[in-house]
Amino acid sequence: MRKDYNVYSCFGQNPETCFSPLDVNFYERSCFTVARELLGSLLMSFAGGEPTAGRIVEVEPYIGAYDRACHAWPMKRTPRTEAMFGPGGRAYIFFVYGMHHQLCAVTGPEGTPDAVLIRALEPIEGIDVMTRRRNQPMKRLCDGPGKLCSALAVTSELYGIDLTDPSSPLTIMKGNPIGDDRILAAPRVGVAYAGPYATVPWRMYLKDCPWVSVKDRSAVPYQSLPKNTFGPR
DNA sequence: GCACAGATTCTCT
DNA sequence: GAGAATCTGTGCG
Repeated sequence: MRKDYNVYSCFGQNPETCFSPLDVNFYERSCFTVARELLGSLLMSFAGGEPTAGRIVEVEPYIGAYDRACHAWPMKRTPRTEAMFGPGGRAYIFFVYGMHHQLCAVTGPEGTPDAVLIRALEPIEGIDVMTRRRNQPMKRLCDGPGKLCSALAVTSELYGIDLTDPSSPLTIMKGNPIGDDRILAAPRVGVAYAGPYATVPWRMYLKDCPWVSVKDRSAVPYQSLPKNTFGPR
């Protein structure tokens, strides 16, 4: 069934590469590294009984130890944040504003509550299904964290599932690498309360990409950022 | 294209 | 009880 995916034509060349899930070793690294490398990879969903998939084009890292924008700051372990303390590669799914779900990939080793919020996808597979679920034009199917969860039928029922398991209803597959010169960095969305972490340019998205949620005029080239941009302040 | 307001329920204090 | 890692429809230019 997965052999029918449009990702063959999208990702091209090597079907084995297309369907190789990112493993625990990928996720159990720095949250910033994982966020950067998730750009271009493929989020595949079988939730809701119908296959849908999209290429990740926008991400935001959240660091539990010191980042006040993170739900698990400061190392706050509650039933809601429990999944973030688990091993890398698990899904941290939460509910906001009374109506929207959002999806994060847990990073770092077990006990490290870091995660990457997946904010936007380029729709690749199951576009008719997504359109039916969203009742919106294609450009607006996945251009926001709540929207993509709606399009891919991601709900809190999938809380904590293993994204590295190809038999899981939600999996992230390797994609074609994205060069640093194709990435922009900007402040994260909706974290004005986060003190010094409200304005750090930790949101990463693809340049000239029509599928991202918010294009920020203050965005800078990823490769222009000083090395200490990603780390404790 | 942009700005604004309202929706609605979970989580934590 | 307050606030929230958002989305959509509407109105305006």
